[in-house]
Amino acid sequence: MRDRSKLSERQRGILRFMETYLETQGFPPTIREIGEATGINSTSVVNYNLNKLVDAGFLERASSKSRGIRLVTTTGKSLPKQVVASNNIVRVPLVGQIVASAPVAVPDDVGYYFDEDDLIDVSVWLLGGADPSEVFALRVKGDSMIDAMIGDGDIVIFRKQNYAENGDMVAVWLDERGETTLKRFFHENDRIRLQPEHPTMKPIYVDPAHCHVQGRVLSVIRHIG
Amino acid sequence: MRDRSKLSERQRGILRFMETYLETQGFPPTIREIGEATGINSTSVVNYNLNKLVDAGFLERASSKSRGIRLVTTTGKSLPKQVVASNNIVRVPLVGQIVASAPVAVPDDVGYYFDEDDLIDVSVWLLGGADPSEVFALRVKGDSMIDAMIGDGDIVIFRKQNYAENGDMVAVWLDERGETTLKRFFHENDRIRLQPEHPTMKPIYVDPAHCHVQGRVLSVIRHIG
DNA sequence: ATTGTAACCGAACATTCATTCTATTGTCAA
DNA sequence: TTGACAATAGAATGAATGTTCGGTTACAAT
Repeated sequence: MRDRSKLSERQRGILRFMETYLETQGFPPTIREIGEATGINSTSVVNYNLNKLVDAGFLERASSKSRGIRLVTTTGKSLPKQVVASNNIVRVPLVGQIVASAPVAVPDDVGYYFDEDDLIDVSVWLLGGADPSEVFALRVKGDSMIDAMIGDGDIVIFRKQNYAENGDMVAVWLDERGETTLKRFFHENDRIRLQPEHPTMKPIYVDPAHCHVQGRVLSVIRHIG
Repeated sequence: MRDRSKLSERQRGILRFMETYLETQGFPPTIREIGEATGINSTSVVNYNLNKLVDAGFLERASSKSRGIRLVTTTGKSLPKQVVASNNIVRVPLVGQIVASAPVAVPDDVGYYFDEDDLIDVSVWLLGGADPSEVFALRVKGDSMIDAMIGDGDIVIFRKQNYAENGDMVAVWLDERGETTLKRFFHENDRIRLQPEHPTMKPIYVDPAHCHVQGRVLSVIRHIG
């Protein structure tokens, strides 16, 4: 159940189209629109595959209602009440983990590859206006970021970029230390000051040539309970 | 623009119905369904008022498409691209601020009063299975929670409750100190140990009679960007 | 009184749309 | 080979649905 790899190529295409259509239109597509988008020439075949997707638990349908198709959440729960289908939600790829001893590995096609199930829904206001296609998320491993008020298991949302403005909170790779860290970024004369978020911690200073910005922090999400 | 009080009662009703319909169905209603729900006997009148709501900036319509109505988000931006109408989102009331020197004031009807604009959309996975009707959010004011890795401006999501289990992260009001704080909760013999999240900080011990749990922390959201 | 206008109703109309039925193709096992 | 079955195509059907138009009411301005 809920394993996309068990689906046919067409069914995966339908799911993909459903997601992007909902993203761009705010309401579900008709079976005809699905057919055109996925190269299916018959409405009955779309209908057939939609029902397959319902059986597989990926969709729900309201029978005899136009556009009566909805995506079932990845949480597995059939359908929670009190749930809102609002359209200020962005689906962000959770591409991996921050490990202090390795640079952040960010695929080039962030935001355009939607086959993974590792997508998290976040409110647009957490993106601060950034283009959702260049946003990605990482899960923090370990307590090395604790001076930035970021702990083990936290999810950090980044905008992918290799530069930074003064005061930006960024993930930087430090050649000298051989690790990635999260700090506030300040360009000072010929060096760069990296200021921890915690007021009692001291800043560190590095050579611009040996520090590589990997992304700017937009938001932090911590789930506890 | 975007002032509900300027709308007619019918138009407000249409907006309300749009929201609840989307919440429960996952796709927009037809004009006929809107009419039945709001006591309008003519589809043309619904159409008329829908266009008014478009003019007022509350809705957008895709002409000639069934159910081609979408709510415009309160962010003011005309229409976010790349936006998803997924249904694992919960709307949580943002009821106020945590002030270290005052108890948290939680209205009794949390979750049932939806006329306010102070609602934030969060993913259900941040609730950890809690009933959305008993969930609320607070914005943290000041740095008094920094040892719990929670900073100024962070949004904390709570489940309203006046008890706690060992190890729970809770907001507690301390009579002796006259402040609310966020700590991990441990019942030890005749006293209660409140353990800061930060490993280098020491716990504090209080008398059970003088500490009042106000809610359990489910998640923390920090927007930086 | 007359005019103009916003809000409303009812009905007719034209599509859009989901459903259903029949038929064809390909695959795999008996 | 034959039979069963999944997947597909095409077309027909009817219900669902958005749009339009003529007419009505209420109210304020002229």
